[in-house]
Amino acid sequence: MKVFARKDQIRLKAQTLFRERGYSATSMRDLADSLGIEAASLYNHISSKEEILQEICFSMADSFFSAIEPIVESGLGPKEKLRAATEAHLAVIAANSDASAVFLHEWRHLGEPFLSDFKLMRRRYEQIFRKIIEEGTLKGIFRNIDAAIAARTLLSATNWTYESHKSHRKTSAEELNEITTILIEGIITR
Amino acid sequence: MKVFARKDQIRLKAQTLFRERGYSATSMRDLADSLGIEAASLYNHISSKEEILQEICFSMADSFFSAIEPIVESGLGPKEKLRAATEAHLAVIAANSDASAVFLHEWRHLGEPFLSDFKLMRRRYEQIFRKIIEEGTLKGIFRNIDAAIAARTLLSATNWTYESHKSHRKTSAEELNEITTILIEGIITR
DNA sequence: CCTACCGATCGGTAGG
DNA sequence: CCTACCGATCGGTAGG
Repeated sequence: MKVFARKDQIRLKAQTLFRERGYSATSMRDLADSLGIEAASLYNHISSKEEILQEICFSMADSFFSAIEPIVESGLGPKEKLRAATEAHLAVIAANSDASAVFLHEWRHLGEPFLSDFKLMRRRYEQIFRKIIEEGTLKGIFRNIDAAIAARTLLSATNWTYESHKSHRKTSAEELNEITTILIEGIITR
Repeated sequence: MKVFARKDQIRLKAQTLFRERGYSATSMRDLADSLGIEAASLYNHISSKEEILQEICFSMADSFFSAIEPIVESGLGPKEKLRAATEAHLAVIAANSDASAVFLHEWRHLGEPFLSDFKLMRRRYEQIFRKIIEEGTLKGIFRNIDAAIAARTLLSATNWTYESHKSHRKTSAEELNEITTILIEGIITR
């Protein structure tokens, strides 16, 4: 297990730097410096700069899918299912704020065929939310809205939350709950 | 007026390239190529790469403020005011999709003192939405939510819409209306 | 994990 | 607006 320790350190530092400065503006020398080694030494653990980005993006994709899978397969009704899926999505972001920021903003620097794979994965993920919303709309529980637009709006609304997790402040459970409520029940009182 | 024509062309192309590849991954040679000139020739019209970014970011900030100012000063109630402000925000994005993408994602590449100015401006803008929500909460029209969180959620939820405006498809007025409704009234039917 | 180094490319300038 | 060019830095390799 110790074999991967250094590679994990590299990835953790890379997540932080890619998130702070962006993938393109982070040099391998920046990364090496932050680890206290020479840039050339990084290549004993990784094969390229892009490989790090690939691992961050696709392992986050895995985390997001794993989090909502049991909810999709549950017998919950549309409203409860949408709430649970949104909470699961927010929890993944909260647990991996740096990696989430990279996942959300730096994927476009992936080369092919990874870029196409990534876009496909992302669409499948959005589709899961869309399907839940469609079901709720069909049953008359949700408004008669375009499910694709509602899904993108909902996911986009969650995607600022990694900012609160920088280090100082943690978005609390109540705050995450509030976001979910706003999206599902709206801002106006009932 | 013709004097500024070339500089405007540079900025327009830069908006598109910065949006597609990111600021750091766009070189001055990329920009020059897309205009059919040499990289050195750009410097007859601009003084640095960052100057272009500054102009995009701050002129978009102006557009956003100008759009919601009359709404803030109107005598509308909290619900109508929040709806109008959200619609105005969405309209600015729809009218400037490339520049909006740059405004939203590339501002962190600004150097000081522009970076600090930008962050301050952005906070003031968010505060306007927060104030409207606070007013609605106080009057019991809105849920008893944290206004700062609601404001960020609302704005974040609108910030994917520039993607639809790439060139092929336009987010229709009804779609923008739907997004606003989801946020203010929620997904669930009343 | 380091020293030494590679070709390519970067933002930008001089001078016309 | 171009040619010619600058020093700095880029991702990455060879060889130990």
